[in-house]
Amino acid sequence: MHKWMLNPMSSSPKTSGNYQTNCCYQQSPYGNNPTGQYTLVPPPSHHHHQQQQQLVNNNGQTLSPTSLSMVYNNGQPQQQPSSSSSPPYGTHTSLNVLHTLSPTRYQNQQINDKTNNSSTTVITNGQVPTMPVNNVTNSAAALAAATAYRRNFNACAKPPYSYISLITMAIQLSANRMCTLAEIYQFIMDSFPYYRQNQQRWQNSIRHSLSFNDCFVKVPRSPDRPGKGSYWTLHQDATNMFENGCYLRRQKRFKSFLGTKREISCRIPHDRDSNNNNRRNGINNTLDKSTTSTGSGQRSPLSSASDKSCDEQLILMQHHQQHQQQQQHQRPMYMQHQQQQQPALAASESPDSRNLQLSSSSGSTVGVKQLKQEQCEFNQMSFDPHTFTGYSPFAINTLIMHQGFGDNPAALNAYYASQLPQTAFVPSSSTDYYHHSAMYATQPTAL
DNA sequence: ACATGTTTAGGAAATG
DNA sequence: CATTTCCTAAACATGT
Repeated sequence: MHKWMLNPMSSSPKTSGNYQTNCCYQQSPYGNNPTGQYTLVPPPSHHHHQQQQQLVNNNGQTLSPTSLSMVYNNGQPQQQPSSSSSPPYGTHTSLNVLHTLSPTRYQNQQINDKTNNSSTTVITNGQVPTMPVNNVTNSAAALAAATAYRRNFNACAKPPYSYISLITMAIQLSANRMCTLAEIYQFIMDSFPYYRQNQQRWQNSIRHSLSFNDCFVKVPRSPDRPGKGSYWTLHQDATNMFENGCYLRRQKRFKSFLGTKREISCRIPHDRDSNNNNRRNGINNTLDKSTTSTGSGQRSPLSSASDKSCDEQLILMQHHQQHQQQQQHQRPMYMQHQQQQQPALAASESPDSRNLQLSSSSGSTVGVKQLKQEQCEFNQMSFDPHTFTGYSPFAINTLIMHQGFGDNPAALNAYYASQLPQTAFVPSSSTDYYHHSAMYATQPTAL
């Protein structure tokens, strides 16, 4: 099996910046777009599900349907995936549902035969079927998946993504930013034909990757959602590992600020009290294994962990986030835009504290709903997550759908963290995330 | 039993 | 070149 080679003439998927004409590593059947500055433009929120996101260049020109605009279907009606190839992702109300179409035609005819692909002649006239994508909100991961989708119609080459990238995509494109192991397997196989072979081999690697890397955090199932295995999500600080657009190799290995993988995972299902106890007593904050050694897994024992106080951690995180804020230009354009509109609050004037002031001054004659509305206006929130009936990752409706959150504040926290663009604001609780998100994060969609 | 998760080990490949 | 990151194998533990 030949290994995938990066084409030096083509760049990795990016969400903005100077785009090479072929981001696909293969010739686009539609020809090349002109080089230039491209920006992903989000559609108006009112018709989120109807309008297509488009790629425009710096002259305001909309691009022809090459690989990039393919991500957003380019105005084509959405194709219904065959039920057999539909990944178990999300629900009808969820975003980021990625479907790939079967069958896939491989360059290697032997593989075509082997995979029992009865109709392998779908590719005709250089056309690539449109990839159906519902309401993409994570452009970087979606771009990568879409790019791979197109490429994989013609090739069974090993995708230029590390296992960490693949897992990250699976998580980021899932409805609740959490996946079971089986769902990760399924996503990868649905998206990349290469991984429909030798499953035992790469699946072992996936499990190893999940266990070994700090960026993946296990979220135990709540009692009301029994099933096999835990959920896996991204560490709250690990949402931008591939913002530089390189999915083959991270610039820097992610290392948890908050403690070892085991400690974080152990903390997640616990209730607030045990969390607070940990905070009061100082959490073990050892930096991970493999800071010095090579890939062979020599780990420092837990007993050698060094302690850091909660304040020290906070300062570390603030520095960390300030640093990332300085690098804001690397973020997707639509996130930058929203932040410019409503700059983040300083931590000292968190939404919670202002809510508190308002609540205390409002008296008991005001109804809850009206109080919430006043709070929203006071806080300049774009919508009230408590009463909003449309779709938002932060709307209470959405959260109710995910029953595991109800009795698992840490899981909720992880979910918020994964949804929320980075800001200077340092949330300290899921409530902080909640309000902050409603002000600054994803535009809600009206029903 | 089988799926899921953890850990050790060695080596390949990218990076600077 | 040394170092870091990634890949693969495999033994072993745990969970359903």
